Amino acid sequence: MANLDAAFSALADPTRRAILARLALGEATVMELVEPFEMTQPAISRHLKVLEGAGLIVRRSEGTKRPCRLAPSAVAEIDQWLGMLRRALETNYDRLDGVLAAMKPEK
Amino acid sequence: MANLDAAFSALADPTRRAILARLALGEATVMELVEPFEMTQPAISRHLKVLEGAGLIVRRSEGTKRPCRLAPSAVAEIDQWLGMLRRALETNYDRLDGVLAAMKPEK
DNA sequence: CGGTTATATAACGTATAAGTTATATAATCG
DNA sequence: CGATTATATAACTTATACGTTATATAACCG
Repeated sequence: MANLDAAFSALADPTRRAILARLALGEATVMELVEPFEMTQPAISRHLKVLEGAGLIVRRSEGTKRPCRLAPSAVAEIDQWLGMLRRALETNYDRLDGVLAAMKPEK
Repeated sequence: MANLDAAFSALADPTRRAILARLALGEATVMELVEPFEMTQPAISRHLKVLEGAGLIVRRSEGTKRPCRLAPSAVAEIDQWLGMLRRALETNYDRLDGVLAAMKPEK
C-alpha cells in the first residue's frame, strides 16, 4: 500500500510526531504550530503538507487561517497493518512457550 | 524517542514491510528473504540491518546462516505511541471542534 | 587444504528529505 | 485602495536513503 509508505514516512520525523501530539490536544493553526518549535514557518508548512498527504491530518479554511486537526484514516490503516505483526508475535510467543514447556521436563 | 524515528522510518519502506510480513510466517535466512524479492542480496542485507537497528527483528547465528525473526520491542513502542493518537481520535476531538466552531461563529 | 555457500561491507550514482531565505498569494482591516 | 496577517511556494544547500556491482569474511565440505 502506497498509503502506508506515506503514513509511516510521515511518522518517522520527530517534528511531525510532535505536531500530531499537539493536535491530539485539539485543532491548531499553522502559526500556533510554528510557535513551540524552533523552526521557520515554511518548514512547518511543509511538514503539515506531508501529514496531510499521508492522511494523518485534515485542514479547513477559516478566513486567512487554515486550522489543522487529526484525521482517523491513516491511523486506522497503520493499526490494521501492525495488527498483523502483533498477531504473529503473539503466535510466536505461544509457540516459544510450547517449546520451553516441552524442554522443561528434561531437567 | 529516537527509537521511534528508527522504527517508523524502517516501516516506511515497502520492501521492509514485506520482509516483516514474510517473517510473520516464521523465521527465515537472508537468502530465503532475497528469493521472493527482485532485488540483490546486499540490498536485502541492508534492509535487514535497518530492521534490526530499529528493534523490529532479531537474528541468531546458525553455522554460516543468520536467521531473522520478528522482535516485539519496537512494535510495542509504536503501539504505545499510536495509542495517544487513537485516544485523541476516539475522544472525538475533531467532531467536538467542528461542533464548537459551528456554535459560536463570532471569535 | 581449496572450493563453495551464506552473508556483510565498500564504493558509488541518483533521488529525495529537510532545512534555510526570499517571495507570492489571499483574506482582513483601516 | 494600501498595509497587515496568515500561509504557501520557489530556489537552493546539505544530508541521507536506496539501489547497484565488486569484493571481503566466515563457516562448511570434499
